[in-house]
Amino acid sequence: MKTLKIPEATITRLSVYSRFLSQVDQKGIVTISSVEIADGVGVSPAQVRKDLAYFGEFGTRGVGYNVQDLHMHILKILGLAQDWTVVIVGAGHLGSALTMYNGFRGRGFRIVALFDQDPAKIGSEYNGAPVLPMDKLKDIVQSKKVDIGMVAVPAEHAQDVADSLVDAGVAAILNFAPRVLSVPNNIEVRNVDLSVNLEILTFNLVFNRDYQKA
Amino acid sequence: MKTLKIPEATITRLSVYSRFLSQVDQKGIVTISSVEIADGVGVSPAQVRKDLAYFGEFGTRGVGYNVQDLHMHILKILGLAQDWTVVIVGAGHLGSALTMYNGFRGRGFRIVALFDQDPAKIGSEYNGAPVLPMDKLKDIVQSKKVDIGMVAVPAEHAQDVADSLVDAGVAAILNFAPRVLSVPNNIEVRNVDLSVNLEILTFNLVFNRDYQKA
DNA sequence: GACTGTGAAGCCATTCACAGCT
DNA sequence: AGCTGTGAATGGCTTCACAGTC
Repeated sequence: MKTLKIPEATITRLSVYSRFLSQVDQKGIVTISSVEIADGVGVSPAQVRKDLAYFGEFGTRGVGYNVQDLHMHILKILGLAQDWTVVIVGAGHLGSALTMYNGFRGRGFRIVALFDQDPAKIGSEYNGAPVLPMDKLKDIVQSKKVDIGMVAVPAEHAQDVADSLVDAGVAAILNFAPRVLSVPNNIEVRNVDLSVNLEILTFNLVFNRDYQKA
Repeated sequence: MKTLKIPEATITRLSVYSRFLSQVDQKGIVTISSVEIADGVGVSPAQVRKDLAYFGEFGTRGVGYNVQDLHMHILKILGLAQDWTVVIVGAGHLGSALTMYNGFRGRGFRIVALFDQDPAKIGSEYNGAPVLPMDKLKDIVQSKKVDIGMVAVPAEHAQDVADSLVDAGVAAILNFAPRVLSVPNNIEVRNVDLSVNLEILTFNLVFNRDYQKA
């Protein structure tokens, strides 16, 4: 069995391609070329072809790609042929906003519950998902076969929450807290760091500005 | 004047180092080595030294780095020696969560207003920031010298909002909508794509799972 | 003629390994 | 002896350019 290592950047782009293709599909367009995809998402055509080539031959030479067919293949590659079950720890502003966010449900992510240690929040419900106490976490993860936990608590509690999620049995964690988590290496972790992105912007702003005068 | 191109990954890490250093500083630790920083944030010591070396010599051979001194230098590099003025377009769940998020204010980002087209939302206030109608956007950006606009509207309105922000005069955009924005190339744009990160997780989950059985 | 799929080349980032300070 | 700063080596991703197919 031959195995190429897939660059993570390729996966990021596949996710972007897939959203672009769903737009294109909604317009009723049947066929698309690598150049058109590239223009639509701001990468090079060679990049598009190379990314797809890691996973097979989805196009027809001289013609291009069938939009629906390619879209379906990419969704499958990304693991979106199935639904995923998610819990969110932290029912504050961010946790509730994530629960209400439509971008997740539309792509097969089902948020089954939120968890919080604040008694005042427990018992309420967002978008059909109940807010439960932390001691129910393991029960729910096990009984609902939860795959993914999102960490939406302040930085100082993030590691404890991650430990609880690992103990409860999730396979992956999406961390919104601005702290590096340590977890066993069979657990997938990704960080969505809101400040980091802002700070890359500010770096670029001051950096360019300095060069204006150099 | 000699100019190296700085990898974007370096900037990302600097932002992470800086948060780690502020934790370390709070513990009263005065000196730190590249190995300790590396352990704390999960990168290699050589990487830490290389990242810092792009900007100068901040350490002392045989000793390490002075925590406060290094932290201050990194903040300066990231452009965080000054405050930045921000507006958020979209006063829905995400927009309001971003406004309440403490991680921004703590690092010098001041959110001065939100904008929304929904009359029902206009007039309310989050964390001291008023929700205003879109036709006030340009006024506020000009009068408050707003540097950065955040896009927190549904994907289908994201491009229009970006156009308005550019027209109003912001220098940079942080886009939370799952759509590729096109803007003049003197405007800095970064995307925080919540679904992309989830989908990298699911890809890794199915990918590894497939290999378990191969 | 048009467009994909892909080896090869080029480029960029990370790691190595050690010289240089303290 | 300990740790930084850095040229050189490595590894990985992107772009090039063209053979292959429709």
